[in-house]
Amino acid sequence: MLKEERHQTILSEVELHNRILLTDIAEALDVSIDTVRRDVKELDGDHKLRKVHGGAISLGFTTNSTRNNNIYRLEDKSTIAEKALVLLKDGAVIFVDGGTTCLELARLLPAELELTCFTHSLPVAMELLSKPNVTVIMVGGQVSKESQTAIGANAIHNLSEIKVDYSFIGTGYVDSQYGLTEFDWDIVQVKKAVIKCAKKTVLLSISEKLNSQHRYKTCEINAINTMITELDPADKLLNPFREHDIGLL
Amino acid sequence: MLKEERHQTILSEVELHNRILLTDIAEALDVSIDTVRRDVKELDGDHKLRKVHGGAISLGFTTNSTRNNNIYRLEDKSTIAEKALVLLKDGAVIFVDGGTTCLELARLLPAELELTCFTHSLPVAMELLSKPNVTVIMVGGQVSKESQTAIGANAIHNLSEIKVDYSFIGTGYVDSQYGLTEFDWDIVQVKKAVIKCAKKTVLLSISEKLNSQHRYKTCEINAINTMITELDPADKLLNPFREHDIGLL
DNA sequence: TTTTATTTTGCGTTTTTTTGCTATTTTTAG
DNA sequence: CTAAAAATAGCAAAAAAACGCAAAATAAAA
Repeated sequence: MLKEERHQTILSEVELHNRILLTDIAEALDVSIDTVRRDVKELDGDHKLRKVHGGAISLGFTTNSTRNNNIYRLEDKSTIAEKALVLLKDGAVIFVDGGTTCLELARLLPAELELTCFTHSLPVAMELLSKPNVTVIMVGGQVSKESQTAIGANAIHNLSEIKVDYSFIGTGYVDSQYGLTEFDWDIVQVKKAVIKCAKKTVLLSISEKLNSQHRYKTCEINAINTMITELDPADKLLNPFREHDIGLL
Repeated sequence: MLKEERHQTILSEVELHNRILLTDIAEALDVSIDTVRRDVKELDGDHKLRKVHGGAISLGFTTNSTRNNNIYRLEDKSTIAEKALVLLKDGAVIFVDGGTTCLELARLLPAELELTCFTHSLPVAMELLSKPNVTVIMVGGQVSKESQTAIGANAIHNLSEIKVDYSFIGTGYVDSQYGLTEFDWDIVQVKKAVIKCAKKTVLLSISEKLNSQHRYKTCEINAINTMITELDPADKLLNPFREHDIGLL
């Protein structure tokens, strides 16, 4: 077994499971734990993964609260992103918000789809770069450490100068009465600008967030043209939203 | 057995199995291990496969990861980044260019250092987010897939509205006569803007790039205030640069 | 064809890399 | 605080690579 092969195996394991245990890898590859330790150390030195006590974790798998807390609903988020894809046609110009659900949308974009994508999210932009037929435009501004998105006056100003067919956005909280709300004031300001620059706004939200609210309001519920959850559109949980002028997917 | 025949056999074996062991090939072709070693070395030189300790692997085999970026001469690049750190003091406002050398600078920033960092590079921005005392400001624009940096008119315009203490930049090619040059026209335009927005410009470049040039010019060599390579500043290779008004580190 | 020059190949030696083992120190968790 | 797990460092055996050199094969020239 060549060293390069082990490296490749280790990397793909890390990418797949987001984390590995050195002991597991050593057993799977049938080499000593020392060898695996040295391999991982080398890969860490090359910034291919991050070595931690007892194992290694994927670089993309940061200890960021947003990502960590929501990883367990990734299935639902993929479902949502899949549904959103039907709205997209070749040549469309869209904005993709930050957050794991929107990131999932970016991931699931088919390679052949031709799009122009604006985003203020670093992870989304990185993901979109791997799509050969997508033109990626990063909206600049001060980057928030928690959300890994550009926010602030500069970002808002940049958004004011563009117009897109669709904005795909996430939200912290959504309620049929109170609309979309957030914990963070600055995030709200940016989301307002995002909605303003779109002909149509599509909300991607896991059902867990339905009927919850927080301090600062992004917009009323009828500012949203389409809401996509992992639920069946006929689900009774969505009933309160049916009264408003909003499409459900 | 002709040499060309062996080369073909080796290549098809590599393509088929994604990897080969030199010992296996030597036995299969009934030639000495040295011959195989030389064959593989030659094929590696022609970029037909990648030679590794004990064997060779297919070029396509390693391209499965987007993080498989240019980690070439990472040691030297770390050395350069370490040197650059001495220029940085708390409260400084800097711009960090794209490229692996500048990315290494971002990585090596001490956690306690308090900075305001502008960048147009997605990887650099991501890296800077992990620094608790660094304010990160992303310069927006269309994102180039190869360089993973924002370029184009929008990026240049955004750069025209800022002023930083230091710009840390990389370059494709640098020559004491011809100055800094690039292969890509759009990259040159952005780099010009980066230099313009800085009080002082610091060039980070591995010595390999010294005395090389390409099509499009970024700036004259004396537009650079400080040049940092992995070499000792007294190295004779740097002599041609000493004539200009440029600091060496 | 014979001779000469060049390239290729194999072999022995030396050097480097890789790997697993042991002993010791460090980290983690109860 | 203590015990288990993990990391580190040093070491030696084995594998592989690098190097020089001479024999063999091939090509070129007389």
